[in-house]
Amino acid sequence: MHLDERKMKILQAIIRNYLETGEPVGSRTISKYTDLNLSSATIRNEMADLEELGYIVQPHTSAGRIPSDKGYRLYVDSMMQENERQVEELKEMLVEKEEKMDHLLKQVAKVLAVNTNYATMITAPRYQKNKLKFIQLSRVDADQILAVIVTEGNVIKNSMIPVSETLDDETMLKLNILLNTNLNGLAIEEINLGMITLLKAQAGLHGSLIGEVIDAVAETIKEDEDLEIYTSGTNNIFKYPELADQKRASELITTFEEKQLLSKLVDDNMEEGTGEIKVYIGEEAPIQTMKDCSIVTANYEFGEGMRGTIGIIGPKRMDYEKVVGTLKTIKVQLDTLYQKDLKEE
Amino acid sequence: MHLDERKMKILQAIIRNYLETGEPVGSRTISKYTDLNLSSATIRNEMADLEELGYIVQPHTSAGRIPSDKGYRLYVDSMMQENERQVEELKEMLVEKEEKMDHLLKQVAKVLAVNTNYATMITAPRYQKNKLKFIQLSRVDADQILAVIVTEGNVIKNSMIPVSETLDDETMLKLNILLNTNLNGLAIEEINLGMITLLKAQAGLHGSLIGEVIDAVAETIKEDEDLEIYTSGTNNIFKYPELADQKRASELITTFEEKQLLSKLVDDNMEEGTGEIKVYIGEEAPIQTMKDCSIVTANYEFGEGMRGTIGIIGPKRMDYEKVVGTLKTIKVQLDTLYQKDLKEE
DNA sequence: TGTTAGCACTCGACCGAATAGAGTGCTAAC
DNA sequence: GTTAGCACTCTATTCGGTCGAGTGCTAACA
Repeated sequence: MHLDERKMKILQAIIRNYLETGEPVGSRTISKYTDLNLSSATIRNEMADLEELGYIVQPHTSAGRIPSDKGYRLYVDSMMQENERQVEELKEMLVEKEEKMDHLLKQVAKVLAVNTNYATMITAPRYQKNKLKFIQLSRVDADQILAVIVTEGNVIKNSMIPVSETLDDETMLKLNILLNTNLNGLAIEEINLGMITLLKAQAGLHGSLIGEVIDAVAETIKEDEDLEIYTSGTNNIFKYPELADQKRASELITTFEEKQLLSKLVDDNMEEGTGEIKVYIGEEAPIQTMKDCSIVTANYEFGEGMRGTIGIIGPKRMDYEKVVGTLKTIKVQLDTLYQKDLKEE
Repeated sequence: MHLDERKMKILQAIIRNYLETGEPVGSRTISKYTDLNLSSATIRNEMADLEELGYIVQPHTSAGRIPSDKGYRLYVDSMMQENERQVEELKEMLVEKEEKMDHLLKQVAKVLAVNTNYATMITAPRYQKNKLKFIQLSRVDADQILAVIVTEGNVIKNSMIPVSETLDDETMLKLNILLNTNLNGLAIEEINLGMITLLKAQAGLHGSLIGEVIDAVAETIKEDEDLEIYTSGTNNIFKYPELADQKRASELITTFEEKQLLSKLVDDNMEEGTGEIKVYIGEEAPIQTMKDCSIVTANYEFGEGMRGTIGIIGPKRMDYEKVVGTLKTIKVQLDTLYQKDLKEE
């Protein structure tokens, strides 16, 4: 069933107004707010209809109306018109490119939080298909060697491996060549048991060491699985009375601190591919504690196969236009950052 | 001026009681609470004295008394008696030793938070005198090399260095030897301009590369200066009504999120050396937003010259005995962890 | 001289009634 | 189909009153 144009306009006006004020909005307000030139009585009739259709609700009998989840949903899906204004500022803020990944991510989270006045999160990019590019074993001490592993996306991992036997330079060189010639270019899943046995055999005496190295490699890469999530602006929730009461605030803060909980958001989003911006409204959210919030997420792609998620969490009366716009900008920004990286090097 | 024994006992009783309940405590309560067998009237007289001396205050005329900062201070300095009970649990929780530093630290913060019901923070150890142990340059691509730097405490740092010239294996080897023989065992401050010039000269054609590497080394080590701080249990502040009102909660949450602010705590503490446990009460805290809190900090030593700070932040009516005890345990635990590390390897 | 019982007093917390005001739904007129 | 008007509902706020915890002071007591 479709709403006629007038109902649409009224619903839109209600939502817009509520986004700003956070207060239930009454018929009189709308009567003046829109350019429809209708009296409050007429609006009241329409509002009764809209309520019956489930787009708005009344907190109590003699209060104005506020949008329901369904109302927000319609708004987000068909009535929003993004504006491209503050996009430029954002770009500038990001231009001071941070060289270290984690700094960059923290920076992004912060810029987003400051810019939108909502809580934000961003995950480090995950390596979907993670090919080995380079392995280097070095003897650091008599009894430990350092394994450095570089993957396709220029992500560097280290691991200290204790060894019982002392290895001479020549052996080290051999091992390095052995590992590099055999493993480079492989994704981690491709390193199977057969290959390992082969390597061990080739390494002769030092077969057990090879095992340890491979374990270290596997572990090192897997380590990313419990992924890093950076958050910022959690205190922003106090700016919205509907979230700021003790129970809710406490729950939300906890959710933000226990970052694992946020990973639901990520998983949910990952399946979708790089796709579009996604909006969860109220109960739609995959995280129970956020049922009074809206969440907007986007995936960004940082080089091939490395994908991360950005999320903005705020009250349901979130400024969807601004948030979606901002998120799109950041996404593009991050997507292109990697390209620039390549050029510079 | 010294308090007589009875006043001491009464003050102690007031504080103990207030720590538990968070409510102002009246004369009648104390009359029953202590084994002094005094009537409430007598207590009242003594309390009037204690108030005049500044150890307790009255929120309003007809309320009981609560300890002032000065009162807490006296309590912490001379009346506390730690108890050694729950120490064992804690040890067990930490025994599952995490191999990765950041995991370990997060874990510690969490264990502390869960155990005490206060907010906690812990900094990664800082390298006071940070000697180079090993440098390794590897060619990863045609146009970039990877520098791996290992310092005395087995802390590993990476840095990608873009290069214009393509270097052959032999040159790489030479450079590695050059760097290692000259720089190993030096603290970063010891690498001065003269030395750099010397190295550059010795490197001949590749002098500029040396410069870049040294820069990378410097940068890499300096990077730690903006130190990592891990926090946990921030939501615990909601358990204490006196901190949980919106204004305060928001401020505190912000402080915890903007971890730089917490670094004041660290700096303040570092000067002191490894010393004792330190307690800030109310206004004593170096962070304005925490003037309604108490903060207990300790330094731990993770191997020689690597020092970090642990802090527990809670309401002024914090269970000082427990906190100090717990903190001591953790501190010892961390101190010894490094020793164990050495043995195992 | 130190301790205690007793009492008047203070002040916040709590409760209920009264009031104001925002907003509705309905009806009747345009 | 639109609107003016009105009775009605419900919340938020305010105000006075009461309750009770706790105090300070005084006078009596050991």
